[in-house]
Amino acid sequence: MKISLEQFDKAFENRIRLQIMSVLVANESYDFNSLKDLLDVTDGNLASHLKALEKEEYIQVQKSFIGRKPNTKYLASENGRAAFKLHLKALENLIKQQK
Amino acid sequence: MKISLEQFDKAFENRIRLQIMSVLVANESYDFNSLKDLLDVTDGNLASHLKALEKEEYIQVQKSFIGRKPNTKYLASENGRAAFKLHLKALENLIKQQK
DNA sequence: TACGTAACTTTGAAAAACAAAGTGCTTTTA
DNA sequence: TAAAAGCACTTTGTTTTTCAAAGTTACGTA
Repeated sequence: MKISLEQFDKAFENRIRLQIMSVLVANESYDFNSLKDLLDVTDGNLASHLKALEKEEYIQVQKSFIGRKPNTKYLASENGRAAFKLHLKALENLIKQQK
Repeated sequence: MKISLEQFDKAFENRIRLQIMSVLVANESYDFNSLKDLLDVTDGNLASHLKALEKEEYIQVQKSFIGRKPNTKYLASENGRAAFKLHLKALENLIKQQK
């Protein structure tokens, strides 16, 4: 019996990146400060995890102004959604693995 | 909306430990060399991940001889099964998370 | 007696994670 | 209008994690 974890994606191994991705897949967009509150991480730490996901092209960034305040929104890319789906599939397979 | 990742267990964040645990939960016992083949890791690396799970008391060790060869079997403890279950629950919650 | 196997432990290096402080820009407040 | 604060980072430096490789002990076999 071989376990198929080829689909397992290192980009989603970290808890925070996993959470970010699940939020972005479920919410089609989420901004920096809301993510920060939700995940309860420092802004620097959040920024670096976001950057890691950006580098993989799993998320996209949209900068704008809300009123007069700058606002950065993050979105899951098609790419990212597909990769995340595969990753979850891999986890699922792991879970319902039989003898 | 807060995501409940309190159940998320750092001991299972690593891919290899996740695989070990899923094998041990599904198979009630598995030996060192079979794990090594299955997971395709060096013996030192495997040993250290096993040790980490042992330290959490998530797995137990059984040493014996098969014929005249030493054999080390690993088993998921009740503790470990429960913790793993919670962890999977947390992943599941993450997955079917709604707006 | 040298070699092989099993199951580690130790060592050391590389990578990852993180907090904290610093940055540049703008806006709000005293 | 000067100081403080918000936003979204980047940089710095430390700690933690991961890993391969080599060393170790104890047996068994050629």
